[in-house]
Amino acid sequence: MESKRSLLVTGAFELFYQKGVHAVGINEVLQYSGVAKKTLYHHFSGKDDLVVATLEYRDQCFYDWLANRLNQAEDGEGKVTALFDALDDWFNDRVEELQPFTGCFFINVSGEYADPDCEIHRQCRQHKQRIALLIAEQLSMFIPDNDSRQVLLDALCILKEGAITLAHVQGDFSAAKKAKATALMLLK
Amino acid sequence: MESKRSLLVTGAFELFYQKGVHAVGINEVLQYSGVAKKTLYHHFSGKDDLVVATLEYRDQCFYDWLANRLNQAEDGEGKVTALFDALDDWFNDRVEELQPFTGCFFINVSGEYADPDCEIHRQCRQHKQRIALLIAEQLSMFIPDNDSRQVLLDALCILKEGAITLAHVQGDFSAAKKAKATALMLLK
DNA sequence: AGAGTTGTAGACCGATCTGTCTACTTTGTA
DNA sequence: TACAAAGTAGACAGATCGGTCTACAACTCT
Repeated sequence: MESKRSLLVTGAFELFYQKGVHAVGINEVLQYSGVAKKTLYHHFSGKDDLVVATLEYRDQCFYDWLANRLNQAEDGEGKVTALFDALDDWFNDRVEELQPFTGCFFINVSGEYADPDCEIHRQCRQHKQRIALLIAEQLSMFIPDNDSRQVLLDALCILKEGAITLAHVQGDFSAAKKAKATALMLLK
Repeated sequence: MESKRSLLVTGAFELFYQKGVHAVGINEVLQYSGVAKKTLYHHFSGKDDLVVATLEYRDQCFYDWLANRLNQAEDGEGKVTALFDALDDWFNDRVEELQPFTGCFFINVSGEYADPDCEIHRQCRQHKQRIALLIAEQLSMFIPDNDSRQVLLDALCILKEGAITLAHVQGDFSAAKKAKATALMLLK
């Protein structure tokens, strides 16, 4: 069953992700989702509340997708290559469950809600933390030492974010491959 | 002499950078800059035109600042450390001529103007290209080979963008130091 | 001295924004 | 079957948006 609420969240996410939050009005979301205005304000207290819901929705989608990809990979170097291969598929629109690539939703939204203490920005930060933790868990199998694992994790996260930016802003869709090559050099 | 036009551009940039382009109205820019509305529309054809001008302004500021920092550095490894030391100063608000750090203006704006073919997004891409070229020139002194220089350049750009994202979205202001450590490992 | 440019303050326009409300319909469940 | 919850369409309100316009002042450069 597709509740009206989830219709709103998925519809709003697609529009927000593709055009930016402030560029999309409530009425456009309603028309796109085929839901009445009263229903929206029944489920959500306002636009910001809807934005929060889209962030949670995307967080879950993205996390599940990446976790699945990483779990399928072999231990060790395989985890690292799986990470950047996944990014490569994302950048080049080979992943159905993610929408057509328009950068990272959380980076984009952070740019629109710059105040680092507001709830929305905090939620973006939380997402990145969750993803970092996911990667850390995958590394723990073959790098038991905490310190050296943290150093590698930091490098992988920086490479990941950098690749996303190159792909989105620069339009360099081979950024994941370049980041992968760099990461593999680091492993030695 | 501080022309009205430059008052508008610098004022608009500060507001756009701090709050996001779509979150700031024309009237707020006027009040902040202390300039009449007629004057704005005398110098610019509309808001988008003003946005373009702020992008050009920031491009010039940022380029000049970074070029200066890199020129002062010694050849070789010194160029790489200078790059990330500069970023570290930027993230931690030790650079007056750049405004209080709120991420990269061009990444933020790209999120709001997602269409990669529109003029504004194209301008963001151009800025990143200019910065990449600047770094490439600095590397050419001690890495004459084109191919291996390109590989290092790609890695440095990815690390740079990744560090910016970690600093802004995650609030990790030591991101530049981590990126620097990673870059130095790559040099060997 | 006179003309043209650049500026000011702010009224005004139509459009669009978020959010409220009325009046009515569908639907699930006790 | 009856009632409450969840839905519909859309008018409406108040604010703000980008942008135009009038009326007038200050400035430079013939």
